[in-house]
Amino acid sequence: MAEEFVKEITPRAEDYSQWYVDCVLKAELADYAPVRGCMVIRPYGFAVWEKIQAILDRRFKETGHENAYFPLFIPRGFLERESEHVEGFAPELAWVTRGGGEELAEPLAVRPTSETMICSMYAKWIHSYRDLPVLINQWCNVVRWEKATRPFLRTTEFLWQEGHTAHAREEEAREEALRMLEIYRDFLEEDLGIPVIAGEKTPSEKFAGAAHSYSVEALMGDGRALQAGTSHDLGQNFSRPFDISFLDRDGQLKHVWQSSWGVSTRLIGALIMVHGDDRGLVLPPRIAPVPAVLVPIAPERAREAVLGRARQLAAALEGVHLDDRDEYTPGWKYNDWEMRGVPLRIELGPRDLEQGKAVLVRRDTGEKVPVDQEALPRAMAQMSSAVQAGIKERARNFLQERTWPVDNLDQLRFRLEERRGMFIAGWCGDDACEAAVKEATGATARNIPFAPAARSAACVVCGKAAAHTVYYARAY
RNA sequence: CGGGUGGUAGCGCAGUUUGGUAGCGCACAGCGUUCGGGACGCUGGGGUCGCAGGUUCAAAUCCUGUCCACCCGACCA
Repeated sequence: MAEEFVKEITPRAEDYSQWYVDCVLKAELADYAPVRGCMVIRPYGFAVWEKIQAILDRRFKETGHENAYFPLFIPRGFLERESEHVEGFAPELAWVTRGGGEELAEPLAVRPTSETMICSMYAKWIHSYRDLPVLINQWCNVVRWEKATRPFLRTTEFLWQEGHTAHAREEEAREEALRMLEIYRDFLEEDLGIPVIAGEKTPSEKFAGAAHSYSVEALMGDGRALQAGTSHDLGQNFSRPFDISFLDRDGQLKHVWQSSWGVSTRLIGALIMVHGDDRGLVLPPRIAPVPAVLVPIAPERAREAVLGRARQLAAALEGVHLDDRDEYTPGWKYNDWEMRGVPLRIELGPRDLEQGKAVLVRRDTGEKVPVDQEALPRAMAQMSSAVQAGIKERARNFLQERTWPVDNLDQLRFRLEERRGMFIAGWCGDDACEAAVKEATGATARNIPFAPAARSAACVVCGKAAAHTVYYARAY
């Protein structure tokens, strides 16, 4: 795929950010809205989100969760109850102060996340250990008044899911947080083909109000890290101020233990940056809204024969979109669908017709294979699996190639100046050393991996014995 | 939120220095020829020059303000 066919998209090497924006706009995933920092998710982009939703929603339900919906507006008082939470979110809240033409007695925040609203309801609903656990998920939009926005990666309003659970025991909440992180990890790797590093956030990077935060971190094509999903063990940090208590078996009144976890439309940004190439998107077959496109090559002499057979095939084959637009040439269509990341393409022309064949083409490698028309279902299934596995493998290799252990700050700095990527380093556990890395290199602690690829003996900053191994990276 | 760049037709741009009836390529529409990696010809439609003020006989062009986007930094899914 070295040749340059698409002129619509800026090559990655020339300007990675522009390439990303070109992909978003030209593939018609999203467009800028007339409101600062907001985007419109267009049908093709929303179809990707619906695929993501469908898979995750099923997995949430398989693990006992139910969907519900809570209000968009959050009374000011709610947010103020958990001091760390309000401090963390205060700078990015949008407030409603008027309604129905009158000043509101109490301003309402547009939810940046729903912990407080949901907790207020849990306090009403939970009375006994028999009411537990409560396992609820919500698909919704949230608003955070971000200073710098980019389509999908960081927008003022975005779509996500937020799971909120309440448990009788501390370990249960912790286990839940880890269980859901594992679902995210598996989903990212197997369905999106995005390898991630699962681990725990450092205290300074954890969610405002959490006892422990966990994350899955992915590496984008430009070597910058992206937090792809988070899961929090909230401890009793919310159940105490919101007084969510239950009478336990032993007759004692206790506060529940909670978790919350979420992924957002940011995942679409990750898909673009992990798999995309200079021709545009490369979508994993499992979430591609259009799994395959059939492009007929229909010169005048064979027009009806080709189109007729193309219609038959498209109708018989599952997930095949027939592009029989008369106004575009086959070459134009190839480029168009490649830009949109469609995993497989079937070309059908007069020559194929004579031989009872079709040409099957892979989006990720460009490989073209002539296939007997009768054998298409099997060949497509095979090639589809090959694409799914191929892009995952490629992404995994990229992550490995771009991960380096470092022993000291200078090494980290020099390496990072050369090339962006993930850096494995020791950490003594002191906030000051973590801050020093950021100060000196711009890289932040992504997480403390559950399964580090390498171990470090000494803190990368102070040289004292390392209590943890940390992944550092410049992040989105 | 700081520093930088930019906003002229759907997209990409020229025109702004030196004020004087808004242009090019692609896209779009009609007709014809075409179809194995972004086809071609002819004809045609489309712009209150981001927005609001100001200067001037006259503003895309000069002045002030403002909005938006992009890039680089500080904060976040």
